Amino acid sequence: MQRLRMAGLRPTRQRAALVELLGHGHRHVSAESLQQEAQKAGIGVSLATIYNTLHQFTEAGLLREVVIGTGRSYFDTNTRDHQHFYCEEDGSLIDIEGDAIEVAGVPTPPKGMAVDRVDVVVRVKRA
Amino acid sequence: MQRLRMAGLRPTRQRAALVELLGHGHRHVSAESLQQEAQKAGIGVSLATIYNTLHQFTEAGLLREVVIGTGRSYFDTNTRDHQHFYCEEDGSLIDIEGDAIEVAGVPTPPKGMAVDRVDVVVRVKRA
DNA sequence: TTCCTTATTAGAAGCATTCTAACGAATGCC
DNA sequence: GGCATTCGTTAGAATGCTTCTAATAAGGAA
Repeated sequence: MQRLRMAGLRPTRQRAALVELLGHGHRHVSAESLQQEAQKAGIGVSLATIYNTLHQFTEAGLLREVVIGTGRSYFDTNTRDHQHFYCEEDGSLIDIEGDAIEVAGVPTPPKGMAVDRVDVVVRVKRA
Repeated sequence: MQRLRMAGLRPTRQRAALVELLGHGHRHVSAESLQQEAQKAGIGVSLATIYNTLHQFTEAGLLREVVIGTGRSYFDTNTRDHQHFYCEEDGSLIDIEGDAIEVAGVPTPPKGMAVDRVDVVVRVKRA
């Protein structure tokens, strides 16, 4: 796996399996859900490794952490600039493409600070 | 405390103390920080009560929960429409007034869903 | 007061995440 | 390839925030 090498990560069996699972289409995974997928795919990966890997991939720019609720955290395989719909009732996340939403009027940050990223979460409810 | 009665909450000593602590200016508190404040103000309030009260106040519209990081949660005494600067490095939160930021281009929500709230978090870093 | 209902509490339990220290696997050098 | 070194993986323990439990206390009505 070139992606792993390029990220400075040794291509181990576990990491290769996770790259494979994450590689197809845009996904939102939690540590738990990813572990179950790996299990089903026939490669047991411990939770500790799932967490390690999720964070390493995030640092390497292969994933993006999505902070949504207080409970578990989600990782998004779509690393391009984009936003989310979030339904609190069932915990589901839906991508909003990056060029759809426009945020205007962000004030200048406090002295010595620079804007890193602007996250928009559109919370929706069953109508 | 009229605010408590109007919210359908019995005005107990603990709740009155917390209303008092939260009542002056716009604040961002965590369960832990609020408990320490109550302690200093001379009224011991257990953590369980702090959590109960924080949630009751939120339901009653006296507070707003701010979802920012994976760890602890924060409650904002400013319940008007507004957004936040967030500095991951020191965990600080700064209000952005509601009329400052304009979000345009939110797509129509999935079928059967309605937009509840649009949260904007401007993540800042030391420049 | 007396009774009834709702709040508060300490401590235990829960849950996602991180840590630890032992074991295993990839890499580099010969 | 063999071997040493380094880095990765693991189970299980530990952590930290939050919620639950079930017992005690306090507000409210009559």
